[in-house]
Amino acid sequence: MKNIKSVTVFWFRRDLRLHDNHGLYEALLSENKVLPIFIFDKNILDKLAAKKDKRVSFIYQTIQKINATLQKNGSSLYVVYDEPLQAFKNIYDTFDVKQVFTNHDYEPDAIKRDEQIKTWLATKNISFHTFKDQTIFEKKEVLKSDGLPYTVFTPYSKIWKQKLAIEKLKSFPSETLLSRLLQIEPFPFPSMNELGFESSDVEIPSTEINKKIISQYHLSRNFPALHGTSKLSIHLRFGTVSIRELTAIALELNEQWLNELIWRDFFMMILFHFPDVVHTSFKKKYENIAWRNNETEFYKWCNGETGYPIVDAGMRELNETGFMHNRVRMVVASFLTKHLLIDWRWGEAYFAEKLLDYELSSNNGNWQWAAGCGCDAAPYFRIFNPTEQTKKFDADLIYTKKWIKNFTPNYLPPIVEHDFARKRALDVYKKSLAEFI
DNA sequence: TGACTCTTTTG
DNA sequence: AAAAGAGTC
Repeated sequence: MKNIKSVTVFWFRRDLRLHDNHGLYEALLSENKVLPIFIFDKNILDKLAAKKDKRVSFIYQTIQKINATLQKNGSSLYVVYDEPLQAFKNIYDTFDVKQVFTNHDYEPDAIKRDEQIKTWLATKNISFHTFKDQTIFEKKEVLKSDGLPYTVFTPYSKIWKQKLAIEKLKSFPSETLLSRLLQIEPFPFPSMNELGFESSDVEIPSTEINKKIISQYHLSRNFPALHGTSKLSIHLRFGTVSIRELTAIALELNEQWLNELIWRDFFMMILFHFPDVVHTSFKKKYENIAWRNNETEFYKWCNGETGYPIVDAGMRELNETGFMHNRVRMVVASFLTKHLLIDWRWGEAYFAEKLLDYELSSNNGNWQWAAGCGCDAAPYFRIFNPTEQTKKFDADLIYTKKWIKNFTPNYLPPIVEHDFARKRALDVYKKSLAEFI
């Protein structure tokens, strides 16, 4: 039996917050009461390897909190574990859905999914409205004068900043319109078990923005032993913070940190225009690199057993916490692709499995950057020397010793000697690029 | 958002 | 002999 009230559906995806949420704001301004929904997507969840996944737990806890707030406002979050199209068919059978609102997602699979939903909704005369929420500028908003997308960061960022200076930051105070929510008895909330997961303890950094850290960011960001970064990446990933609020703070406090936020827009824009970067190098001639892909060495890298302390410390931090300091991410990525000559896609996949803040466009863009095959990448001959990186950024080994218990300088023999590996990488890259026709 | 190697400068 | 600079990978 259909509920007779006409509703606008708002579909939460990677925007898990009630404040300054563009799509939610627009939904709440629509003529109908708003039914908020969240779909645990079977297609995504069933692919995750581990039954304990801190990201699933984080999402779960976050939407529980959202639901609590919604219930205080007399409403409820409609949560299902299903394939998205099937979920919408069920919602259609239960409610008189007039419109569906949601925020843009730029990943190829998500774009396909949204097209499929939109097409099906259209057959039921239901309109599908989407909004820019997770970026400041998206898609074709920042283009070169010839109408093509930028593929180099610096000129992109320059135009990005000019455009923002003219347009100003917008805000979408969705939190002020919660009275527009559909008033309804609480829906059942699936358990973690029903999703096929066990709940796991997950310690997530606060969404509070530490202004001291942000204002010193350019000075501290490269030292992994310091608390010199915002630790907001997971919140940016799942939309538990607003990019517009962060950008306002960046504009006020720190140009370098603003640039990091622009890198995020940049890589999302790149993924939108060049979706095949998910599987292939941005620079096609790098598809020809003769990777060694030694599995034993790969497992040693994964487990933090390369014998290079800074590399191993980083991988152990990742394995233990689901986080790794960005400076160290660059070091381990360079080590895997250059010293071990292992395909960047292996490293990318490992990060995707382990990082709590895993985000396709940034992870892919930065791995391709490290491997030298991406847009505006480091040239292939820029090979990080782990020992030099340690001297510069962890000179007193505080970070290294934090993650390698009982550390001594010869705790493990190096998996490969640096000079040899460097020369081998230069040789292999040079030959592979020369042989590319 | 590197590092190596060779050369020149400086104390 | 160390530091700084230039060219190269």
